Amino acid sequence: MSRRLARYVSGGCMFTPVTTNVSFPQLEEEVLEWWTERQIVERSLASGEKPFVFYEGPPTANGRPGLHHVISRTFKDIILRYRAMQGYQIIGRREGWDTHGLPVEIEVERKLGFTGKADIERFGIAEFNKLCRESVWEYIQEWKTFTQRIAYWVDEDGYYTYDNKYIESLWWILRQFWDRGLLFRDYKVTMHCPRCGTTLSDHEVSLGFKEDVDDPSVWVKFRLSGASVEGAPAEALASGLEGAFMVAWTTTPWTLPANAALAVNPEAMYALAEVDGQPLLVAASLVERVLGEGAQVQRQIQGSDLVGLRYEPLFQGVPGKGDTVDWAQAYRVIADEFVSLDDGTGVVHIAPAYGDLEIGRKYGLPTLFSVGLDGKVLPEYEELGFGGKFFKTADTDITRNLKQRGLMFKSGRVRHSYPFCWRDDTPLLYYAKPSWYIRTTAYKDDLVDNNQQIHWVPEHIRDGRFGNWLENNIDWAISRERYWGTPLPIWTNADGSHMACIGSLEELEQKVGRSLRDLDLHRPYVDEVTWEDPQHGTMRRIPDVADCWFDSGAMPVAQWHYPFENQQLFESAHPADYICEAVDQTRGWFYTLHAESTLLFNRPAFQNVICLGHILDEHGLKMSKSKGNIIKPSEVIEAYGVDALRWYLFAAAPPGNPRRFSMGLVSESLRKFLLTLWNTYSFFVTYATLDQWQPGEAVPDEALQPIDRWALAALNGLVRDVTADFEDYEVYPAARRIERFVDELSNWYVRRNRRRFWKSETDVDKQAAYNTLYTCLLTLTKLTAPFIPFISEQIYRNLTGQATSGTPLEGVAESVHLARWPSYDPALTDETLVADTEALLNAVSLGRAARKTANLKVRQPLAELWLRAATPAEMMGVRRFEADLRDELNVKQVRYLEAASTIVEYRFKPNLRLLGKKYGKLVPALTAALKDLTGDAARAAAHACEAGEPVRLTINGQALELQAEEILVESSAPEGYAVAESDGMLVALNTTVTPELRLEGAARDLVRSVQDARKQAGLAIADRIALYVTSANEAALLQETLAQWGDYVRGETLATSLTVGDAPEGAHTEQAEFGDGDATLGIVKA
RNA sequence: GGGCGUAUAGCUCAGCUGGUUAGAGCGCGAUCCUGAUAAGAUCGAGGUCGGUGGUUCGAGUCCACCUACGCCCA
Repeated sequence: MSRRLARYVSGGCMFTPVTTNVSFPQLEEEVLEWWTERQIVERSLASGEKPFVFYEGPPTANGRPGLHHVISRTFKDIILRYRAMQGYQIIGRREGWDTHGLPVEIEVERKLGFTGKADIERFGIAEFNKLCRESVWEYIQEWKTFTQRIAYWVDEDGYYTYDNKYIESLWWILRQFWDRGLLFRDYKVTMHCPRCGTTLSDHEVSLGFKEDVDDPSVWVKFRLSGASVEGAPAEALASGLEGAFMVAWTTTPWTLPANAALAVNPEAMYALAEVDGQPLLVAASLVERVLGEGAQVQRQIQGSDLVGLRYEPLFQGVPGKGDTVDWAQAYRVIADEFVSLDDGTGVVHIAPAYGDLEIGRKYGLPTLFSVGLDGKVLPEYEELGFGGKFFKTADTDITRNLKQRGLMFKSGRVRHSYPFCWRDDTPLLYYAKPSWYIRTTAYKDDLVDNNQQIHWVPEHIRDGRFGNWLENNIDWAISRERYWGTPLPIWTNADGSHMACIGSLEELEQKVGRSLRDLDLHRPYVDEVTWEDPQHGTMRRIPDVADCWFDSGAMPVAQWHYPFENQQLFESAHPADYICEAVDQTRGWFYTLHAESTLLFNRPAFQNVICLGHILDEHGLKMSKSKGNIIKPSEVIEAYGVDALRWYLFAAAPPGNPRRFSMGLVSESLRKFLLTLWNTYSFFVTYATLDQWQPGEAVPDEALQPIDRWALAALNGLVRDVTADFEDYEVYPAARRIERFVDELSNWYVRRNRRRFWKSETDVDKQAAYNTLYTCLLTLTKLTAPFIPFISEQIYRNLTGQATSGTPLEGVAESVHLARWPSYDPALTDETLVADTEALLNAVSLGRAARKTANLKVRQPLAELWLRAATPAEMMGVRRFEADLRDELNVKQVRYLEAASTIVEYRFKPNLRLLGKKYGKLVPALTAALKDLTGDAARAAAHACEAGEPVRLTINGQALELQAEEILVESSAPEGYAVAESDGMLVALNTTVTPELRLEGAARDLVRSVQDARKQAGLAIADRIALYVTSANEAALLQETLAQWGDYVRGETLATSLTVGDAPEGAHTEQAEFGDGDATLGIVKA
């Protein structure tokens, strides 16, 4: 509030003065305080009748909140606020924390300087897990502050995945799966570091890739035995191929003892070729490359015909511990599309244990081993001389062994990239480890069907990324050989022949015969719980913990400790009405929620989901610590405030797209939208304060001017459309609509109606304007409340009289967030009025453009304007608001171009949207024929179109009858007029400035200069002045102007006297342009 | 390597089922308007609508292939 205006603000008014110099960050802090003071958040959380279910996707509480958390939390928040305002009781509006998992462990390991699992074991699992549990709390205060500051309204009484109760629910789920045979054990390929003795995560693996690693490159011969699998395609060929060798290429000779099969490409041709009298089999296209030029091709066989051939193993593979191997399945030829002919030999050595597990599983191959988890060759190979050796070292021994036995075709070295452990530089191995799986593939059809019931925003995720993922569903490996996680509730006896899955704490108590109420269900405590089974001996828990994605996917169940507690609550809170996370969760949380819900209840876990794109820096690069391009939320918030950030996130782009982010973009959204809204509000409060205006006094309908009714109709349409957008979870279009409306409210309604607000008498017309603007602003606060909760609250509080009195008006909610969402009133819509105003705005815009081309400023009045509208309806619209048009464009008269007019030429175009399909190939000829219409023919055609009569044309000798609406009529500009044209509307200005018009223009120029001088002199709006004017070079013009327009000048500038002559000493003086010269103005406060 | 998405003005983004002159905001330049406004209006410069081909009377829009980027998976 400026000092000048402050004088006019007296006590007793219901509105608190508003500064246009607002600091939004500071305003937000104040609103936050008020929310706390009045317990608005608690009251909002507790409000509502009908249930609306939300699931909070738990962030890992293992780092600081970043911008991407602002996005997901604001998009969660906006929908929940909208629903709350609609009277819903939001279920599940609570914090949630994903507390388990490798990231937490790694963080703790790093702090302790550990390099592997051995360190953890030495340190003690109990102490280690204690630190993991504590690390979760390290950032939690920061998260709480952050959550509050960005106005993400959730109950702080959240769920933690490490809670015993949470874990017990997980056990219940696993037990359900166990009972239905959905929990099973199988191998899983992992990246294993033999030194750390642990599996590395993908992220860790990618840290340790090395280029240019020197490795063996060997071509190995497998001798065909002459036998084949019974009934296989190769049965007839087999005996004829006895003694021939299949040649396979590998860079990992250490895996050869674990070989289980050879794979060929079914489509490819294979050649039996002789080299030095030995028959060798490779892909026909690779004969020369692999076998050299001397190879003699004997015969060709298609890959698919080789299937089933048996060969003699190079070494005998070792079965996994406890496995029974069907040897009949080993050492045979299989065919699969994956076999490439680009390199190698077209024959691929398959070792399921060391990377080819999927292929092994697909063809029922045994998983055979040659190297243990310690990276050493198994003792079974002791006699061959390489047992106990490190696997990389064994490469040479194995190569030598094969050479000696004549089973090596050739050998060499190769440089390629290979993964190493990022911690200790040990070469990694792919290793098939026994793991626990959930058999999701058994429910693939249900997973797919249930997905069809989900409303995805953006839509393409459903059948695209997520749908494809479900179509290609694989069983879910859920066990992890780690420490800080949900222990799998599976107990087994010593030899693994007997197992039990425990589904509750009570069940475990029964097994062990004592209370376990005080037991921490984590390792190592739960591992100490054992019992004696009379038949099978001591039952001990398997050491694995669950994939932490299993934890979060179970949150619909486990957050309520279902089924042990809250049965009713759970029933009403599943599935969720709404969830929202970023797109990377399609295979993460979206999937685990969906899978667990489908397997347990055969229904989707959520019905609506907004799937957010990622945030990038201003150059389109991912924000990352290493690039140093991270923008911290606090930076943005301190500079522009949360609402500016939120508005940017909602209004800048559809949420599914990845978005570039920069401080400048937030600042733009603040200037463009928030300040426009704020200034409109500020304008209202300024004048309402001066007038001591109060809401509540109704005005009769007749008192409303068309522009008032337009504003109310547009507002009502806005309510309708924004509501519809929210119902579709389409936040972005809703934000754009609001922006457009606020812009029109400020730059049309307020600008056109300023005089109604500042005129001195208080009449029903003024009241109508106040009522209209007040209604618009107050309704806007409700529409914007979910988007920009702070500013909406601030405006709402002042408009409802609380900022001054501390209490709201009667029957009005204390907080906008406790208010009801506005409802759409069909009675208020007036599409014609909205369209007519649209036509007027177009005409105004064209008029300004025309003035610009003629270089005639708006202050210079002009005599006439010609207008042609695109349609009769548009013409009616402009006619309706002709007075506004004259006023805006400062013209004396508006005239309308009719078809009969002879001052313009007409041009015609086909209305392609209507004609295109009808006439097809005739279109080019038709276009040409219409273009050729000139003179009288053109005038006749224009007449016909205007009268709605058909126009006849002959095209290529064919007589056609075109309907009036199928032709677009355009006209040239009248001679000597300044013209602007767009979308079929034309505005032409008569640019002749008569002496009379020039005087009037000069008067208006003078008024404007005086107003400016008043402002410069620091006068208040209502101050009276004595005005002195002189002009050396336009003295005559000044005389004439004042003679004719003196009263007008005095009235507009509040001048009690107007003197041609120098101002007295001490007057405020200004130089101003006047006519073609200048004038000196002098002002003395009267 | 596979899947999904994105590519339109210097920047951020619109462009519905193919159809008349491809738009908005910001930024830049110019002019104008203004006693609510850090604002607004108008004009201008700035576009081979990522590329190539195809379907069509007509393609930013549909199809195929390619390129770049992002995400996910291998």
